[in-house]
Formats: sequence, C-alpha cells, structure tokens
Amino acid sequence: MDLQQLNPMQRKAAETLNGPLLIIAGAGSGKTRTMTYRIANLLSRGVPPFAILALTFTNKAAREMKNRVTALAGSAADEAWIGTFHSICVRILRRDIEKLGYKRSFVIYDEDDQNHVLRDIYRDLDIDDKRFPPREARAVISDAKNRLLTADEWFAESAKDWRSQKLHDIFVAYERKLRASEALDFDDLISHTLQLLVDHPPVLQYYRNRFQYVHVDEYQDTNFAQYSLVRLLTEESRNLCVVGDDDQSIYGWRGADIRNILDFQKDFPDAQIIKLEQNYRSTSNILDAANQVIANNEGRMDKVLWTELGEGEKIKLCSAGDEREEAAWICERIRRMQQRKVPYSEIAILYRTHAQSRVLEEMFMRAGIPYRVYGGTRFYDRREIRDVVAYLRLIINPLDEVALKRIINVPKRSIGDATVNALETYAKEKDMPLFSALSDMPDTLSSRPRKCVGEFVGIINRLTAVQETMPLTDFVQLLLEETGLIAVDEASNDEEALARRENVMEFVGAVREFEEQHEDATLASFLENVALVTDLDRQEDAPQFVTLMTLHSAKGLEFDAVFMAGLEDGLLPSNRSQDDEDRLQEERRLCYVGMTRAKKFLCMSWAKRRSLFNQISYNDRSRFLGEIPAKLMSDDWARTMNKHFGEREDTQFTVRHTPAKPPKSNFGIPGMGQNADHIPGVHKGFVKPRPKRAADAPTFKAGDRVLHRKFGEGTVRQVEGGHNDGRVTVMFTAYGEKKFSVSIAPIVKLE
DNA sequence: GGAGTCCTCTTTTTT
DNA sequence: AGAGGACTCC
Repeated sequence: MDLQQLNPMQRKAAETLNGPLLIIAGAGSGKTRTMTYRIANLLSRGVPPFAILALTFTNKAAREMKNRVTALAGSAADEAWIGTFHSICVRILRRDIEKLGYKRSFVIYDEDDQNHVLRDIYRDLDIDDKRFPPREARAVISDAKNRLLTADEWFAESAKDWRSQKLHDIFVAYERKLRASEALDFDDLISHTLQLLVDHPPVLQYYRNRFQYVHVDEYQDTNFAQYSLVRLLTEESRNLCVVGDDDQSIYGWRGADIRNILDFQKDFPDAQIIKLEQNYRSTSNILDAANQVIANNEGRMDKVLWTELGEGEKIKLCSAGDEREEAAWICERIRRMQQRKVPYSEIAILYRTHAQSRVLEEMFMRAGIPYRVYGGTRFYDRREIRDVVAYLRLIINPLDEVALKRIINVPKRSIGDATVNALETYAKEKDMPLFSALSDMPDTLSSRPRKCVGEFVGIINRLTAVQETMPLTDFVQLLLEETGLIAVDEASNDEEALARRENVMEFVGAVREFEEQHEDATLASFLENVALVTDLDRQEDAPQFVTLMTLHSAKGLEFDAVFMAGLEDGLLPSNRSQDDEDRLQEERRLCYVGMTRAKKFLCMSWAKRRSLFNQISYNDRSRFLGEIPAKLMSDDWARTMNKHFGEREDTQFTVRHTPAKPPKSNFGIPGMGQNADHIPGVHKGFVKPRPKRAADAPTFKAGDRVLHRKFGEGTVRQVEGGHNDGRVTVMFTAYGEKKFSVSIAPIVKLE
C-alpha cells in the first residue's frame, strides 16, 4: 500500500489501525482521502473486506468512499459494508427484524407518511391541530426516539402537564399505528436495530465478530442512538475510527450531539487523536475569513487550519437593497466568472432556506443561466410519483394504511371520505386491518360504494397476484395501466397533466435503471431505495449547471466559486436562534461550512429589505459578516455603484446598522418599492445619481454595455430621438427590457 | 355521498 | 405557492 501520497498526519491516520482513533479533520483537509487510504491499507494487510464497516450520513458520501476504496484496493472491497447509518440498519433489520415481531416486508415511513398518521391520530383523539401543530409532535417523538426513550419514559421526564399528557397520548397512538402498518420511521431504523442487538445476543455477537474495524464519518453529527449503536458494536474489538469536525456540526436540531465528538477521549481514554489541519481547498483569504468567524464560538477543539494556496482574491460583498437586487448582482457576477472560464458546474449559490431559491431561479431564467436546485421538492415527493409508490407499497404490504388511504380514491373512483370512514370504523370494531375491511365490508354500506370498493380490491388483488411473476419495470407499466393512473393524464392536454406524465415516465425510467443496476432487484428493494435515496443522490455531475442548494446540503462539497446569499440577522443566523447561545453557535458553524466550500471565489450578499414567506422584513446584515476582517473583503456592489454614481451612504459596508431605507423609484415595475412610505423610521429620499453634464448626455448605440444604478448591467437594444430627449431601450440580464430617457436615467456606458 | 371550488394558512435546516 | 379545509353544487 503506497501511503506516500498522503501528508504526514494523513499517513499517520491511515497507519493507525488498531484501537480507538479520533481524526479531527478540518474542512478541506483530505478527510475522505485519508479514510479511503486507511480502509485500503487494512485490506492490504490482510483484513478481510467483510470485517470492515463504514458508516456515513449521506448516500453521496458512502458512494464516494466506496468508489475510492475500490479504486485503491480493487473489487474485493465490494464485500465491505460501506453505507449510511440508515441503509446499514435496514440491511441488518431485513435479516432479523422478525425477532422483533415485524415482518421482513416492513415499509419505511417518511415525513409525509408520518404527517398522515398524525392527522388520523388527531382526528381520533379529537385534538386541534391548530393549537397543537403536528410538526411539534413529530419533533418531540423524533427527539425522544433519538434519545432512545419510549413514550412512557419520555413522559416520565417531561413537565407532566396537560400538554405533555396530550403528547404522550399522541406518541403512544403513533407507535401503535406504525406497528399495525408494519412501518418504521427513519428514527426507528436506528433504534430498532439497537434493540435487536441488545435483545438478541447471538445477533449482536455475529456482528461484533464480523465487524472488526468500524469507521464513522461526520462523527460530530451522530445522535445518541447512533452513538450507542457504534459503541455497542465496537465494545469488544475496540477498533473504532471516527472522523469529524466539531466546527461543522450543523444537525443539532435533528438530535446530533456535538458532545459525542468532544467527549470521545472521555469515552475512550486510550484513544489516539490525529488532527488534519492543512487545507487543500481554499485560498488563504477565504480560509482566514472562515477561521475568524468560527473563532467566535466557544468550547471548540483546538485547531487552526492553514493553506499553501496563496492569498487569492478578496471576498466579494454585496449590500443589496432587496432580494431582487441581490439576485441581479449574483447573475452579473456569474456572467463575469464565465468570462474568466469558471464553468457553471463550479459555481454554487448557498442559502439558509429553500424559500430563497425562487427569486434566484427567476433571475437565472431571465439571464439564461442554467441551474439546478437541489433539495426542495424532491422527485419522489411529487404527488404523482407518491401515488404510484403508494400502490407499490400497498402491494408489498397490505397493512400499509397510509398508502392505502392515499390511493383508494386515486384516480377518482367514487370512494369518498364517508365510505372510508365507515370502513375504518368497521375495521376498528372488528379489530382487523383496514385492507381486510375492503373485502369484508360492513352491511351498512350501500350498494354503490360497495361496488366501487370491490373494483378497487379487485385491481389490487390482480396486481398482487402477478407481481412476483414479472420483471419490475413491466409490472410498473402494467400497474399504471390497470389502475388508470396514466389514463387520467393522457385524456388531458394541459401543461400540468403533461408534466405529470413526464414525471411518471421518468419514474418508470428510474425503475428500469434500478433493475439494470441490481441483479437481485425486487419490488421491496426498489421501495427501500426510494425511501432512503434522496434527490441529492440522483445528482449526476452535470457540467453545465449552476448549483442552488441550502447550506446544509452543501456540506462535504466544494466549488471554485461560492455565493452565500441572504446573510442577514434573522435569516443567518435564523431568528429562531437569536436568543439561544447554542443555536447561535450552530448557525455560525453553518456559516463556516458555507464559507469553507469555496476554493477560489467567495461572494457574500445580503439584502436590507426582503420579502420572504409572504412578508416584508428589514434586516441588518448578518453579525457573521461583521466577524470577517474588513481587509479580507471588498464591497463589490458599492464600489461599482460608487464609481459610476457617486457615494451612497447606505451601500458602504462599513456602516454597521444601516437604517432600513428602501430607496425606491420603482421604474414602473409593479410591486417594487411599494409600502416604503408606510414603514415607520424609514427615511425617504432617493439619492439622485450625479448627473453627467446634462447638455451633453451620453450617447449610446445598440450593443453598448451599460450599467444602471438599480438594474445592474445590460445591453442597449435600441436608441431613439436626439441628444437631450433621447430614449434608450436596454436589455438587462436580470430585469428584462426597460426604456429610459437618456438625460435623466441613472445609467452609464461601460467600456 | 362525491366532486369541484374557493379560501386560508403556513415555511429552517434533512437522513 | 401549495396544500388542506370549508363550502356548495350535482
């Protein structure tokens, strides 16, 4: 095994094979590289591949690790278990979950399924979901499960007030429903695996014997359940290697416990610790800025990243008036990067919330910049896809009540709420699954619904009967026809029906692809894939697209150019973290993660005025921006504007608390600059651009590049009239075509 | 009893 | 803007 490719610290990590090992891997320090070399090294020393377990958080990370290990060690590495916590747990559960009283055909409930379950529970228990948001109940249940608490245990340590009582009832009902549906939620995948191992010593012993070398990636993101699982598995071998960076812990809200990494030495007093501090990704301006920001956090592990890549460019800052201006600036910047030969695929726009993507998308479309949005509505989350999946799930597992209720009347077959309610009540009385009630209907049901339900059951039964005799793709095709799912959209020619049809076809394509890639493809394994694989994982490195994603999903990635948008107090840090020091620190880490994604160019922007979630807010720039030394930044927007239009107080980034001042001359754009007059404390007045000598207004010709004070750069399309009364039509990349009077428009010619 | 239509409410981050 | 809920029509 040739470890000469590694730096001394990396090599030491790859050579330390036995005993507990903590690798503190700073951003861009070659973490994956080190891990893969370490695993390859184990293999080269004769450790059998099946003795190796590597746990990651994302499929992407798992895939990359797998590929790179294979590249180093050959296909023998295929035998190693390298996967996400969730997928590895499913693998273990598929083998032995019957010992916990579940069928092996169990399904995985995602958030949407959970919501449906909760909705039913709220109805049954007569709880008002307005006073008691289901999302809160879900968070409580998830949090409890991550801490390995049952409903009763959770209640015992709660406030035990009326609210806790209700939550407890919901929790209990939820668990009952999931079990009755042979369903596990994401948190169950971990906790049930743990329970299986604890309750069944032979199973535990099997995996302990088997996994002699265990690796955990992103250890700072483990929650208590995952931590317990890892400890349980490695108690005998003690060969546990964890890699992480406390500064990149950004999943506290999901139960991740940063103490797991901070206390590793306490847990394993004989642990060796290796720090990777050389950063191979970013230029020093970017890295210094990131270091300065994260230095404001407390209780960090001691570590300072450094780089040999040279200073590079300063960080570009844009203080925009509103989110459209911000987006326009980003478009302009991207255009300039194009001239500098930065490919679209090396550009990413990162933001705190998905909702921010909309304005950016609109601008990109107008500017003709190809982009892809990651996350948000995932492909498999689309309604029409979920419908098909629900059919598949029901066929695999007739006890899946969420799936059944989802599609019993999709497409419309005249089975309404009243009928479903009657069936549910009847099933409950007879203490049988809802699906059984469809064949054994209550006498009270009148003949019309009886007939409709009968037809539905007929379809499902026919499909179930042929399922195992057919290739997966053929079966899905058949299902689409038999159920009438495509017939509905084929009948219609409107835009949406067309899009739905395309999506369904893409789904069939995904099924085919899955079938081709997996020899042993079954309906069950495909559904598992659907549940555990996200859209982010379907990403193929498409060279011609700019990437839009949340800061969270950017972790682990890198780009030549990174734009961080919406750096405002209230957004980043989010206003829900304002008065909680721990959460504020997590927001700071999020900022740090974003900044350290950038290799060469980091551009940060904020908007004084932003409409988000259907309301307008006026924010200060993010406190994190203030933590970056001024000498590392250049105020791009202000400089460009000042150069051409004179100083404008509110765009100087040295002004810390900018008065909320929307200087609006809306140029006839509806919706822009409205309400400015009604905001208290807003000081009116539009700082007029310094006019060029009026007698001698600039002359333009078609094709000229011009800069407008508000709309940014554009190209002149048309010029009419004479010198002083001339009108000019300009095409702006982001704002489309506008017409101005040459003598008064805040517009200048660019060379 | 079902289906279609209008109205209101909500949004952090995700395996 | 997208979905669920209430309301009305058939």
